[in-house]
Amino acid sequence: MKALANDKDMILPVCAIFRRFLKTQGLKFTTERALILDAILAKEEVFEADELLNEMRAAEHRVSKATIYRTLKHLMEANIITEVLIDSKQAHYRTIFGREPKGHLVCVETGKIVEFPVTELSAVADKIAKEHGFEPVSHRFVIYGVSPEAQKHPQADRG
Amino acid sequence: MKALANDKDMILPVCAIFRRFLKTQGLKFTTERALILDAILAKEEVFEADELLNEMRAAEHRVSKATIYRTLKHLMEANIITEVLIDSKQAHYRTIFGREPKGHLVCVETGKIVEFPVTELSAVADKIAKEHGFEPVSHRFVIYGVSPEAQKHPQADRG
DNA sequence: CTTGCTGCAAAAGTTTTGCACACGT
DNA sequence: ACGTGTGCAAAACTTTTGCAGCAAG
Repeated sequence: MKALANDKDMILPVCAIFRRFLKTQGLKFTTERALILDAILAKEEVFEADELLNEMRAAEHRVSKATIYRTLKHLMEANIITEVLIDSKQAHYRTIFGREPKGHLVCVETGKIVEFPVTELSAVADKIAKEHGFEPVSHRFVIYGVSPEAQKHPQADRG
Repeated sequence: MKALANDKDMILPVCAIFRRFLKTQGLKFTTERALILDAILAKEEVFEADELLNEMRAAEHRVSKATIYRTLKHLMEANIITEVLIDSKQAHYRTIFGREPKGHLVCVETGKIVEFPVTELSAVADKIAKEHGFEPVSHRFVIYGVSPEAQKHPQADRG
């Protein structure tokens, strides 16, 4: 089997998509926006704005917090990323362009997040929306539980 | 059919549950906590801390912001309410004691929130958790879409 | 009485915004 | 050149916390 399609190949098409989106909005494709997009595409999992900022600083790609937040907004409008609501403290994001929709299984002890496919659930979600007269747009499924690791290493720290 | 069981009947048992919970934790059942619990039980739908504060002030039940947040925490620990993640700006809560679990259908245009039963989805969620070795605890289903009202009255305000 | 609780205001945390200068088109 | 974007720091916003007086058990 040919294994030519790796993650790197994804970067060009998404850049083009974002660039086109920006153009339609009369916006510019700047160095900073390209750097942020690259950083995001390198992430396999859910990420936070803060995390992105730190990683980019570590990589000597100095981009301000403000620019990160502003770019995340544009990327959401371009349907390249989406918000994932894990907790009420801070927004989490996830790339959706070129990736399958996923649900998230969150360990209530360790905070570990595991993705799972939502094919069957998506169909149910669309059905439910339509039953209520809603035109379905998107959905989020988050399941909370105790991960195998946490079950093995009980903390016993319950007050 | 006898229609004696209205929402008011729910208040006493929940108070008792909360009181008992507080006692087990060495905490006190104060006037403020009782007022907050009453205000919450009067709500049929999802609510926010801020909303609760305003409503209680309007009803001349002066309770501080701090006390509301502190009490919401206790009510969550007592499994009387739960957090519902609708957006990343602010926490939403919902009473779970004595009520069926629900999913939430959110209109992306108007913000309107409609609840729907999650019986079938809950079973799927538990199955998924177990498939990943997780002990299921809870789950949240949020579906975003365009409500019938918003479809009838298009805003046409897309940039 | 002892211990925890309340309200206030300040702190903490994330996200947004105003402004002067810099860059993409 | 024009108009938009950037970084900075301050603002805005929700939620948390420290403290002095107060109330529940």
